[in-house]
Amino acid sequence: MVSIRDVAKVAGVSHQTVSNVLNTPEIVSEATRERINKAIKVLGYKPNAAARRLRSGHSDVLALGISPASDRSPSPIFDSFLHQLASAAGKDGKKVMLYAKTDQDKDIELFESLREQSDVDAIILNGLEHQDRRPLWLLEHHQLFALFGRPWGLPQEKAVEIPWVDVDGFAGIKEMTQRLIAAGRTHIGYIGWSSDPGVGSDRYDGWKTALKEADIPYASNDEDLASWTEKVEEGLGAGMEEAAALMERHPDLDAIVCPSDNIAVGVLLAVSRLTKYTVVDDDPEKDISARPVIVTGFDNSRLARAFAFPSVSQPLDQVATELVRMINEILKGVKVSNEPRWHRLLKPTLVWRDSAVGGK
Amino acid sequence: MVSIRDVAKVAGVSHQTVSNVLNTPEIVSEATRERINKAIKVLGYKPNAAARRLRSGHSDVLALGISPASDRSPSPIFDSFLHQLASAAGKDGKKVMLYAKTDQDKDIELFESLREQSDVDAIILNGLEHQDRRPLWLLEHHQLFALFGRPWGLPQEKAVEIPWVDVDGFAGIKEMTQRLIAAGRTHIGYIGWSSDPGVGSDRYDGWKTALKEADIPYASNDEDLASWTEKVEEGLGAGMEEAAALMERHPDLDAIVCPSDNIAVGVLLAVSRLTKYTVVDDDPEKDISARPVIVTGFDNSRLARAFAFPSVSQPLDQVATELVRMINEILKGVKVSNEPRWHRLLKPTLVWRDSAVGGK
DNA sequence: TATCAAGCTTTGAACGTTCTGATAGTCTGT
DNA sequence: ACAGACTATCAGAACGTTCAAAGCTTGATA
Repeated sequence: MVSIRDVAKVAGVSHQTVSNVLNTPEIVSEATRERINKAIKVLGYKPNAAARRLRSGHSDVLALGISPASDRSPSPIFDSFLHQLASAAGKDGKKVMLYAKTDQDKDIELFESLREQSDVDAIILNGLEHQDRRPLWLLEHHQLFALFGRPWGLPQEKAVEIPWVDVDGFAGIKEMTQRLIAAGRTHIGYIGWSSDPGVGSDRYDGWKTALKEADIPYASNDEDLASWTEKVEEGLGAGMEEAAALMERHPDLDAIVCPSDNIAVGVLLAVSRLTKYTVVDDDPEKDISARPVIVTGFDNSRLARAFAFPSVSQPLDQVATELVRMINEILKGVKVSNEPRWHRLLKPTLVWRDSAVGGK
Repeated sequence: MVSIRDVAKVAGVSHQTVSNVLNTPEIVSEATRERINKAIKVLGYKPNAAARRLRSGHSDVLALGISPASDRSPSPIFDSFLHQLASAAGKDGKKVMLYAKTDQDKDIELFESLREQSDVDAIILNGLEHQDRRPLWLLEHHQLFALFGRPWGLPQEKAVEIPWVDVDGFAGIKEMTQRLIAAGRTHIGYIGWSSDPGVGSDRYDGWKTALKEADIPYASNDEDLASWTEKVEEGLGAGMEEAAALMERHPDLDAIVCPSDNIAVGVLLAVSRLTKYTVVDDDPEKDISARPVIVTGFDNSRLARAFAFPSVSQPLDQVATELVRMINEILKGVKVSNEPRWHRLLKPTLVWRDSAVGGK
C-alpha cells in the first residue's frame, strides 16, 4: 500500500508537504505542488480514509435510516430520494450509510453506538412520527443531524434548533385544487389520512384554503366541508370504499384531491368502476379533462405516470442538496439559528396530465 | 473521548488485555474479563471504528450501488431489499454504504477510488446489464464482491469465480403456471420483456416448460407458442396494448403470466377494461377464480397486494443473509470455488390470492 | 530441584494520516 | 546591514486500535 510518505520520497519533499497539497494546496508553491501531484499519479496513491478519520476525527459519512417497506411507507419515492442523497453527498466527497430502522428505542440505541465512534458525522432523519423522541434525543446528546420533513409537534424553542428541509404540501395541494377549479371543476372532494396532525392536516388545509379563496359555496361552513371529506389510512389502493361513499353522498362530485399517489390509485379505480369510464372504447383517458371525476395525487411517483393522473412533484434533488449543505455548514461549526437557511420549505411542482394512460 | 487505555487504567490491566476482551474474550481469564467489562460499562467506552480500521485493514462496510429510479428499475422491491440487507449486515456488525450509480464506466471509476482506501471491504452488485464489464473488472483487480443475480452471459470459467445469490425465476414462473393449470386454466398466454437474454428468457422458459409438461396442445409447437406470447419493455402499466392484441388473437385466453408486477398491472387493467368485469356491481374480484382472465405477476410487491393478483415472492431476507454470509467467508480468506455454497439459487414462494382487491 | 509447557498478561511497535510548533529562506523598510 | 514579517517547508508527536513477541505465573514432569 502506497502512503503519503512514499509520495514524499518520490517527490523529494517531507510527508507533511504532501498532506498540505491534499488538504490546503494554496499554501504550497506551485512548483512543488506540481511535482507532488505528478508523484501521486505515478504511484497511484489514494489517501487512506481510516487514517484520515482517526486523526481528524470526522468521517464524511451521513447515516440514514431505512424502514421496512411494509410500513405505511409514505414514499413510493423513497428510493428516488436515496439516489439523490447518495448523489448529492458524493459530489461533496461524502458517503451515505444505511441503517435498518425498527422502532424509536432501537434507533436511539443505535445512535448511541454511532456516537463517539467517529463512524458517522451526522444523521439524516426522515419520516418522523408524531411526538418523535429521536430529534430531542439527538439535540440533547449533541449529535449532529438534519431533518427531511418538519419537526411537527415539537415545542417552538426546540424546533428552531433543528435544521430541516421540507416540501410545502399545503402549497402543492392548494395549487392543485386551484388548477382543478381553473379546469372548471367546482365540486371537489378530499380523501386523506385519518390520523396525522402534521403532514396530513397541512395538505388538507391546502385543499380547504383553495376552496375558500375561490368562494366555493360549501367551503364556508365546516360541517359542509366535512361532508366533502373522507378519512382513510395510507396504503396503496386504499380509499376505494371511501370514494364510493363520497360519490354517493355527492352525485355532482367532479374531482377528488388525495394527499398521496397510493390513495389516488385506489380512489381512481373506484371512481372508474362507478362511472364506467374505463369501458368506453375510444379511451377517454387520453384527455383527463373528459373524465367525469378527476383524481389527483401527491409525489408524482411511477403510479401517477402509469395511471395518468395529475400529481404534485417533490423536488427531491433540491431536498438532498439542501440537506447536505446544511450538514456541511454545521460541520464547519456554524451554529443553527432562526435564519431561513436552516429551515427550508421548498415549493413542489404541479404535474398536470392530459396524455394517455400507460407508458413507462 | 474514552479510549482503551482509560479502560485499562480503571480495570488495572494493560491496554492489550482490554483489546483481547473485545476481540478474543476466550483467552482472557473470567475474573479479569468481568472486571474489564464493568469498567467499559462505567466509562461508557465505545471502540473507535477508524482506529480499528486503520490497524486491522478492514472496515466492515459493504458498498451497494443505487440507480436513479427512472431506470427500468427491475424492482419495485429494491427498497425492501435495501432494508433486508442493512438489517442482515447490521446483525453482523457490518454497515451498508450507498453509492449513486450512473453508468458502468463511472461505477468502475468509483470502485477504483474505493480500492486500497480501506474504506469498503466488499461490493454488492445487483441489476447487472448484459455483458456487464463490472464483475470482470472487480475480479481482475481482486476487489471482493458478491452478486445479487446470476452472471448471465459471462464465460463459465469466470462465472465460477463469482459468488452470487439469485432467486429461481424459472421455477417461480413454472410453479405459477402450474397453479393456473390446476385452477382449470388451459389457455395461458405470456407477456414479457422483449430484450433480456438472462432473466427474461429464464422466466419465459418457466412458462413454456409448465405448459409442455402439462401437455397443453399449443405448447408442442414453437410457432404456436409464439402466438401466445407478446414482447414488451419493462415499465409500470406497460403491456396494455399487447394484452389487447393477445386477447384478440385468442378469444379463449383465460390467463396471462407476466414476469413482473409492473407489467401485470398494465395487463390487468387492459384485461379488465376489455372483459368489463370491473363494472359488475358485486365485485367479482373477491374471488379471482371468477375472473375471466387471471393475470399473474412477479415480486409480490405492493402492487400485487393492492390489485389482488397472484405473484411470485422473492425471499429477500434469505438473499440478504446469504450475501452477507458469502462476503464474511471471503473476508475470512475462504476461496471462492465451484461448491454450491458460492452459488445459491433460492426458491421463491407462490402467493395466490383469493381475497378482495384493495387494502394495504 | 530444575525444566518445560500452558495459560494469561504485558510491552512496544505499527497502521497512515493531520496537528503543532519549529526552521530556514525571502522580502520589506529603516 | 539588520530586525521584523511573511512564506514555504519540515520534523515529530498524536489519534486509538491491533499485531507480534516477550514475560510472568503456575503446575506438572523428569
